[in-house]
Amino acid sequence: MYRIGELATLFDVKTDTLRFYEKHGLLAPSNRSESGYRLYSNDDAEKLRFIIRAKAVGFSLSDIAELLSIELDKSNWACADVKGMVDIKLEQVQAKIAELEFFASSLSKLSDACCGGPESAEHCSILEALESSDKELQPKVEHHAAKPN
Amino acid sequence: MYRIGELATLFDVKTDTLRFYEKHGLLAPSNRSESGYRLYSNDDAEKLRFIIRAKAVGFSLSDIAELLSIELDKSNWACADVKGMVDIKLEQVQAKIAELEFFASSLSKLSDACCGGPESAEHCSILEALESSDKELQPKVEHHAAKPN
DNA sequence: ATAAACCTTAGAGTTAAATCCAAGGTCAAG
DNA sequence: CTTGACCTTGGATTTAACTCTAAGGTTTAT
Ligand SMILES: [Zn+2]
Ligand SMILES: [Zn+2]
Ligand SMILES: [Zn+2]
Ligand SMILES: [Zn+2]
Repeated sequence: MYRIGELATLFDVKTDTLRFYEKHGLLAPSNRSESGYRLYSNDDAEKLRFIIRAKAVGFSLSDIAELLSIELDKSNWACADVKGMVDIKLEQVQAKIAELEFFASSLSKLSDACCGGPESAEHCSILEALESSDKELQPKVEHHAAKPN
Repeated sequence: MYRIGELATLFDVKTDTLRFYEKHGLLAPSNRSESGYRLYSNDDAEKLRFIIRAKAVGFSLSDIAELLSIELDKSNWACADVKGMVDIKLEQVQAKIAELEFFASSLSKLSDACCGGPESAEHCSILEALESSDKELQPKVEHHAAKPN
């Protein structure tokens, strides 16, 4: 059983954050001490690990609450329901990955087209590409040659 | 030259958003009409396209401002500076992709382990995995068999 | 020449996710 | 038996990125 401060340092969050998660139905301590101190179990800690990981990856707290809340009334859900929910989240994550990959490739094209040298950026192909109306963000060939390959 | 409302409908944003971007140094109209109406050029529109795309992918507005601001005093930057900036953003995007891929694979493992059937989720392997302290989110083998392959 | 649909500014309100503050209770150490 | 580190609650503040409101000026169409 961890007190709030212990759990907080363990996961490098503020105690305020843990109280905030509790208030919003994400993570309630499974016990309280005589005097009212929050006491978190190992399972609570693992739940927190999940929350933090999910958050790190772009899930909103209400997404996470949804995911975790199924747990609470298991018997009112079928495997199909649970799996469906996970699959929806999975699709969202994959969509976000696709977006990011598109953008990474745009950035990468930009980067590749720039010589990266000490010359003035006056005619830098990156800046020209950003200014241009090229829908593909495809940078033009530049006045001072880009690093070949 | 587009008036604010035209540009807004063109890109499916609110006029408020465009004024907000202006106030925060992201996108100022290149002209004003006699009567003070904002007038956006095609270049302005392309800048907006970039902003929207960057935003869609998780860049903060200040990230974007940073990226765009180099454009303004080009001559004080070298290609190396510009390229460095793009590369930093690229690394951030790639880091985010990696995080998302880790999470997608966790979700995908969860999904695969669940039979997805109409049985009560009482012993659903997904829920068991979420409850468990398994660091890998690797779901246990479950009481009613998971859909094989 | 007046209504409808635009535009202007300044400033207030919203949402998510904390983060901080105040006033006070608890607990181990000296 | 007091000091200091911890905990409690409730409520206020913060930040990002809008979104809305109010009070009014402009344009276009009838
Ligand atoms: Zn160059
Ligand atoms: Zn360059
Ligand atoms: Zn099942
Ligand atoms: Zn299941």
